Amino acid sequence: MKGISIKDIAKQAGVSPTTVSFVLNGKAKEKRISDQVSKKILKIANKLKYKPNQLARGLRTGKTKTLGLIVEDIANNFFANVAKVVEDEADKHGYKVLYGSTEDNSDKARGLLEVLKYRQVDGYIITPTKNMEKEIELLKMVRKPVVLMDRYLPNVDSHYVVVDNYQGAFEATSHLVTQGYKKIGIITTMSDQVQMKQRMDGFAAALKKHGIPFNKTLTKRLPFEMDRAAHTQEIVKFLKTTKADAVFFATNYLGIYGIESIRSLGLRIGADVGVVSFDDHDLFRLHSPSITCVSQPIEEIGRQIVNVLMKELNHASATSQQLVLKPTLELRQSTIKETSNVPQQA
Amino acid sequence: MKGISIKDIAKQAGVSPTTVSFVLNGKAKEKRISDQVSKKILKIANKLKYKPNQLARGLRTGKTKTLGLIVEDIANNFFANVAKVVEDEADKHGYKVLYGSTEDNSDKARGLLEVLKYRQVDGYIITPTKNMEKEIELLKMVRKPVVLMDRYLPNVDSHYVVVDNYQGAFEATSHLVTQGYKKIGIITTMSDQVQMKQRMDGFAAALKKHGIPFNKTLTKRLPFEMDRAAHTQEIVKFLKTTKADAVFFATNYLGIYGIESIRSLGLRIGADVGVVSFDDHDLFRLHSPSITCVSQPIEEIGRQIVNVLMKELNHASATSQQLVLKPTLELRQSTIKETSNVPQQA
DNA sequence: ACACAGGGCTAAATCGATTGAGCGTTTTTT
DNA sequence: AAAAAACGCTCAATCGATTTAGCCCTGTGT
Repeated sequence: MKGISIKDIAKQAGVSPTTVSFVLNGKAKEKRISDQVSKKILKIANKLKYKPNQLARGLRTGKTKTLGLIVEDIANNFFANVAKVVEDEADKHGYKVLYGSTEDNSDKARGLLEVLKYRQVDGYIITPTKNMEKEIELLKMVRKPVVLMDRYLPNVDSHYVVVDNYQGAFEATSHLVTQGYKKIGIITTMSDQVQMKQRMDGFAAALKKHGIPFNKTLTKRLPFEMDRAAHTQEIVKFLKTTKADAVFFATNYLGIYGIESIRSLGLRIGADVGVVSFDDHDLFRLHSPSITCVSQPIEEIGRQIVNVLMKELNHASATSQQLVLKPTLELRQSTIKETSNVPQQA
Repeated sequence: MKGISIKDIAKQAGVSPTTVSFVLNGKAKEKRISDQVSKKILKIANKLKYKPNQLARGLRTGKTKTLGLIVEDIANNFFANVAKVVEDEADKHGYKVLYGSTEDNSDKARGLLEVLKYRQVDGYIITPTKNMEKEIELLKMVRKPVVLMDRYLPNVDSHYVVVDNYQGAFEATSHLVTQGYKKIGIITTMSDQVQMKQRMDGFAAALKKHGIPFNKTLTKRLPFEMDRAAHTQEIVKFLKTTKADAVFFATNYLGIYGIESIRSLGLRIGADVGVVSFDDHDLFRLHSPSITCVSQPIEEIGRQIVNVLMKELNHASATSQQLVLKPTLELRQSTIKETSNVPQQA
C-alpha cells in the first residue's frame, strides 16, 4: 500500500530517477531529455497515477505547498467566510491551508506561528495581534511571504489586505447623524490595533464634521475574552447610563451582543436606538428591524490575499502591496428614527 | 537562518545523531543511554530551542501529525464552529488541521481526499458526500483512522460522531403538532444521505404518531448548489401553493432562507407559519420572533471526534465507535401560534 | 586527425530524522 | 578464567525527491 515513487517510474521506463525528476518537473528541454524518453516517462507516470511525496519534496526544496492561516476566530462569520475563499483560491495554485485562531491573544498567536514555522509553511496569512511586530519582521528576515489581513502593523512594512476602516466608520456614523440621531455612542474592543483605531477615528471625524462634540463617556471598550453574558451586561449598563440614542458597534459580534442588549432593555432598535454594526451577517440582514452595517467585500479580500501571497511565492517583489478595499454601507431599518418601527412581517 | 537539526545537537554534545534521536524521543532508558549524556542532550536541545523537522520525521515514519478535516462548507456556522473545536482539541495532541469544503459535491470531496492522501495526513475527519463508500473503505484498508461526522454511510462500518437526527426531527415536529399546527411541511435538501433521511423519518413519524397523514406535497427538497435567490424563490412557491401553516427546515441555511421567504410573503412567523429549523444560529436566537430549533452540541461533537481519532491513532481498536449525541430542542417564539406575535422590542 | 562542443543521460550527495544491526568495554555468571 | 550478558553508544541505511557534477557519445570545425 505504499505510494508510487519516482523510482518505480524510473524502473519501468528503464531510466534513472534523475531523468524522471527532470521530466516531471518540466525541465525536460532544459536538461535535454529526448522527446522519446520524456513521453514515455509521462505516460508511465500517468498510468501509475504518480503523485509526488510532498514530504520528500519539501525536505529537499524547503517548499511544502502549504499556507498558514491565522485568524482571530475561525468560528466568526467574517473569518470563516474569508477562510473559505482563501482555501478555494489556494487550491487553484496547488496549496493547502493550515488554520488557527488567536482569540486575539498574542501568546496564542505566537504559539501558532511557532508551530507553522517548524511545519515549514511557505507563506503566512495573518490577522496580527498586539505586539507581533517582531514576529512579522522575523518572517520577513527569513524571506517568508506574509500577508496581513483585517488589520496591519503601522510600524512594520508588510503586505496587507484590509478595508478602509476609517471610511467605513465615517460613513456609518455620518449616516447616523443625518438620520437625526444626536447622542451617538460607539462600542468597540479593547484592542488599540489599527483597524479599531481607524474605526474609532472615522467615528470621531464624522461627529466632528457634523459639529457634534466628541463625548468620551459615549465610548465603551470591551475586551475580546469576555463571554457573551458579560458583554451584554456591559452594553446594557452603557445604554442605561449614557442614554445614547444611537450606537455604532465596531465589529460583528459586538453588533450581535448589542442587539441582544438593546432588546433586553425593551428599547426599539431604530426608533429608540439607532444601530450600525461593522461587518455584515445573516442576522443583520434578517433581523427585525434589519441592521444597517458596514459590509466588507469578503470574496475580494480572500482573493487578493492569496493573489498577493502567490506573487510573493513566485518572486518576491521589492515593494509591499498594501490593499485597502472599500467597504459598503448597507442601509437598513436600524437607522430609521422617524417612522415607527414596524416589523416587516406585520 | 536554517533550523537547528539533530546533528547540531549531536555535535555540541559530542555524541552521534542517533543518540540524540533516542534521547529526544524518550527512548533513553530503553536504549540505555546514560543519564549524564541524556541530560546533556536535553539541555542543549533546550538551549538551541530544537524543533524536529516534521517533514524529515514524516518522511521516515510516515506520520505527519496532521489531520484532514473535510466539511460540507467551512463558512457554514455549524461546520465553522466544529472546525474551531477540532483545531483546539487537535492542538492539545500536537496535531494540526488541513481543511476543505466539499460543497456537498462528491467530485470535490474526492479531490480533497486525494490531496490529503498524498499529503499523508494521519487521520481524517470527514463529512461524507454521496457515494463515498469506496473511498472510505479504501482508507480503512490502508489503516488510516477515519471519523465521519454529521452523517455516516450505512453500508460502511466506520467510526462516526453524529446527533440523533431522527429524535431531533421527531421532537421538533411533535412540538409543532402540540402547538396546534395542522398543515406541517418540511423543506429539506436533495440529499438522500442518512442524516437527511433520518430527519425526514423523524418528521414523518411524529406526524403519524399524532394521527396526521403524511402528505407528499408538503415536502420540498432543494439542491445544495442552488443559490440563495433560487432557494427563497422555491420556498416562496412552496408556501404559496401548499398553504402550509408550519414548516420544519432540515438545516440551518434552509431555515435562514425560509425566514427570508416567509417574511417576503408578508406572513407572520409563528402566528401564520410555525417554524422550526435544524441547527442553532445567532439569527435564530435573536430573530423576532425567535426561531425554535434543534440545537446540536457542537463542543461535544468536536471533542468526541478528536477523541475517537486520537484513540485510533494510538492503537487501532477492533470495533467502530459510533457516537450518537442528543440534540436539544430550543423552544422559542416561532412555534407559538395562539398569541399574536409581538416583537420583543415593542 | 584532434580538439571541442553539444546532446542525452546518470551517479551520488543532499534534505533531517529514525532505526536495525553491531562494536568495544565492563560486569556478571558459572 | 572463560563465556555470557549488560552497557553505552555509533554506523549506515532509509524515507522520496531534487540537484550538482560529470560521463560517454556523436558530430563539427580546422
